[in-house]
Amino acid sequence: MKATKKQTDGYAHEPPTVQQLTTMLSVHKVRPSQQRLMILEYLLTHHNHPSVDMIYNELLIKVPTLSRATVYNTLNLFLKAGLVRVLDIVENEARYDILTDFHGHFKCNTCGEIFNFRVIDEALVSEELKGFGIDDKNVYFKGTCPKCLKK
Amino acid sequence: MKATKKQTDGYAHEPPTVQQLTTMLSVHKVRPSQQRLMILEYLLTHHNHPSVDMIYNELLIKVPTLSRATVYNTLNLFLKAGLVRVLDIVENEARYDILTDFHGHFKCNTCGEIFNFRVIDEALVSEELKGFGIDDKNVYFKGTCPKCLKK
DNA sequence: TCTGGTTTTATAATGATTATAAGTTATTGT
DNA sequence: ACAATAACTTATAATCATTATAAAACCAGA
Repeated sequence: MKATKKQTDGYAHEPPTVQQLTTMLSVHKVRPSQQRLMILEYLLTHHNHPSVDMIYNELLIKVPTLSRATVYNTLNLFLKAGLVRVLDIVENEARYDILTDFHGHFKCNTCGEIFNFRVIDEALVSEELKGFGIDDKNVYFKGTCPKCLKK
Repeated sequence: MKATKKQTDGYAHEPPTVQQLTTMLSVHKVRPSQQRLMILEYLLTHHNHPSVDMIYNELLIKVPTLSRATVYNTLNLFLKAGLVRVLDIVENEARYDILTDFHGHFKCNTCGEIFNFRVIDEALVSEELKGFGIDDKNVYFKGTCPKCLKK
């Protein structure tokens, strides 16, 4: 494990510069705009696996003219561009995650928090899937997190 | 005359007797009714990971008074009773599966079909989940099935 | 500054699911 | 057996996340 760089989930990270955000979008062939930069920054500094409304409500404070449709549009754009991944772990609500290494997600049914955990994905793929073109892998667990178990 | 119906998994299933269906419900503390028996029979004889509407439309042919709400109610009841599992693998549409051994699901993005595959679930659980109460595990893959790859 | 294209916004539409209330059917107690 | 009561089903309305649409705002180049 890396001792030098702290990369724990749920913590805020140093805000990236506009320069860095713009470059990140360009790499993925997405033109920059105020809203897109804001939403990308949100995703990079929050690791809450946010819903559209979590993003919308927070950014609304700073930009009261923001439209919920813009958040939907932008996330769909990021999705197509390969910037984010969408989680179907919460009933009737899409959750988003900046695309990083493959990992599983655990959702606590009590507090609703979503945790990451490592998965050895080689162990997943069985012989039966020979001949299948795999584009996307998802591992979702549900239950109760340690904090909620203590109550 | 019993015509063998074609299933997507290639297997035909003998229709269970009313006796067997009733017993199966009783074991799970679900009172039997015409509609519940019908829906349970559908789930046992089809292995298509059906949606509410797939079940509703097929049963409607035999029982034209059937309500879509009944199918929703019954599946939610089966879910609470532990008779079925719900899959969140298709966007904006719940799919149901008679509860059997743990296995993964592969959804073909081209034809929409859902395939089962074996997963060694011991390999899934990492050290990080010590202390978590796991109630439910899901493994969803998406991509293209061999048949659709050939086109 | 005009012009054409892109992005954002506000609002309406969609569609799966749930809630509600009324109508049926089954069960219980006498 | 028969009313009383509970359980189940049905039809319809409501909900709510998401998408579609069209108008307004923004931006880059001539």
